Amino acid sequence: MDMNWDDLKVFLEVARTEKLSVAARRLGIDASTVSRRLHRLEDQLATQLFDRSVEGHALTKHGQLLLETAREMNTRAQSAADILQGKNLENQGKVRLGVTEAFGNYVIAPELATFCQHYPKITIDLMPLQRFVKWGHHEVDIAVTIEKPPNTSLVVSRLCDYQLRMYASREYLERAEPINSLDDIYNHPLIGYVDDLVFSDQLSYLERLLPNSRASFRSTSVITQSIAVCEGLGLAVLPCFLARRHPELVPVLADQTKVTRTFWIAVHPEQKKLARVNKVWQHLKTYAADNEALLMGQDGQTMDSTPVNPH
Amino acid sequence: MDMNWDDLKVFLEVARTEKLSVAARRLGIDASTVSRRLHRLEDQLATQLFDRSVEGHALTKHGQLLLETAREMNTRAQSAADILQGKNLENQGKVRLGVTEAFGNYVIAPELATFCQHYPKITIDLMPLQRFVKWGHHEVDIAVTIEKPPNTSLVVSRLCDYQLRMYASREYLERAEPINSLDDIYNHPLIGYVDDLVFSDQLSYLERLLPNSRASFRSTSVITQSIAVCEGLGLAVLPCFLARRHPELVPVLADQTKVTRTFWIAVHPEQKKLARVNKVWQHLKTYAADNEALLMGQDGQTMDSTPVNPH
DNA sequence: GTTAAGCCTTGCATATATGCAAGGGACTGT
DNA sequence: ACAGTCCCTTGCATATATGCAAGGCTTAAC
Repeated sequence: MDMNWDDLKVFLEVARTEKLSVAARRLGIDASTVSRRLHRLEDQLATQLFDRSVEGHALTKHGQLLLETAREMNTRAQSAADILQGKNLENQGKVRLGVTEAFGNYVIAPELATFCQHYPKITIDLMPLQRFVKWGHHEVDIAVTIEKPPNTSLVVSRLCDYQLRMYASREYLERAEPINSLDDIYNHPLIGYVDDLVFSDQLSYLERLLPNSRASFRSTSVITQSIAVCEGLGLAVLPCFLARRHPELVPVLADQTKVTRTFWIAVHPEQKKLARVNKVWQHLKTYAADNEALLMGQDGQTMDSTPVNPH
Repeated sequence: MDMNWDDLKVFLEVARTEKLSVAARRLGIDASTVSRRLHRLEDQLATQLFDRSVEGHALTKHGQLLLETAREMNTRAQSAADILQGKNLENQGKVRLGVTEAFGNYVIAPELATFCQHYPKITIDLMPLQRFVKWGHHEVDIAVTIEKPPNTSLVVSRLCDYQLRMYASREYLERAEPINSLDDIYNHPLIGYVDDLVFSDQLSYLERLLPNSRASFRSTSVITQSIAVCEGLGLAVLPCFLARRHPELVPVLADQTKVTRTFWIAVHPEQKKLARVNKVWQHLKTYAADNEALLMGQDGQTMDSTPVNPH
């Protein structure tokens, strides 16, 4: 039977100490276990490695030969472990972060500037995605999505909730017919997503707020939609954290057009083992926890990267 | 937690094949086991060794570094195992054989001349002992004793039975009073062991054959006793295989003075692992089995070293 | 679009390793 | 000669590793 390499650690320690019980203490395992593993090693090698006597365990010629081997293996293993530990703990390398367009540009991007100052050796590739993540091809390490990934092989966690409301520009509202109820909105031009190209049901808030309504200006990009609203082309449902960056945008029927959605965060389990990936994951989780008010569109929130409720 | 070196074998094979299931087949273990040990190794090293994808297991930078280490450890381990196996199988070295005086000189010694011709690299130290074996100090590798060793940590086996009878020289019987019964023997001088120096009760056959008898010529050496009998100094109980070498010795009241004893053979378990020690052990067992008639003192047996019943 | 194949992971039962405690052997001190 | 100590081995209960089988994911073939 083949030699168990891990038993060589035991052999090495007994050779060093010449006493099985002392070796056991140094290895932190039971003396009976050391005895068994040593005998098993001798069985596997079909030879005797120690002369056992009341004086202790003295190496045989075979044992001395194996000691050379075990010492070199130990040196190699120790060196590799030290290097790997050092490399892993250096917090360097690339992390590819897939995000939604709005969240990525208006929330994550400003915040990651701060992160990268703390971790200059970590490079973050921010990838706004307007479709489902292709996990099988490792196109991202971490993804922030609006739909909970169904893939149970991923590590998935709820990141935070966020709110959306219907907005219009101040200029538009001054020249258009007044809006006093949801029905009044039917008389105004709407801006929204392209029905056939919507990649998630979670984006279908216009349809749910105003059944049978129809957007006259349509785009796959929420940023494009927000620019159109700013230009006075009509009304659109926008994330509050995005709208706050444009003082010319005002909420329309704020209490009646409020929608809540959830951001999810997902990672491949083996990617999460990497220190740098884990660091980004932790940072995003912490940021979301500290900025819940901002994401929920509560009044008085600043849009800078300073956490409102610092830990 | 410390890296398990034996898991490096698994790592090595997966690195080679780039497919976990193929590595499992080559290693002869279950794919689920390979999966677990690989993940455990990555946990222990707190890093990721493979990029897993549908294409297979590609090494990471960390994995490539560890691969170097694993390869060198494998080379070392393989080389050591080969050398140890070769050394062990060469059947060379010394075997220290402790025996009783008579058995060693008159049975074993002639036979070992044959043995050494077959195994020229094995040196046998024949040590006639007139006392208990000091197993703790490794003074012998194998011992042939008349008393079963009680030490259960030894490998003990019955070697063979042998017979003893009372002998006198032909010359003595011609000039002495005739001996027609056991009671008549009380009128003759007896030769035996030194009571205070007898190291085994198994040697007290004189006392048992002739209660209250007293040896007038006493020695610790059975060879000395046999020489005294040959010189006509009296009668003694001698092993038949020894007495047959002296044609001038004749058994006295052969049927009434017959005594049977047993030879035991013992070895340290770890010594028995050695090829050369095992070889001597096997040879002695085979010899005893083939020469039972000789040892049991049956008529017509030759005293040379040729086995009577060859295999 | 559906089905089959290949690959890896995981639940559960079984096999093996380990720790604990007891026992035996050898040596030392009284 | 006897008792105590140290060391190693071994029986047994417990913890852990492994194999088997099932399930999930991805890709290819039809």
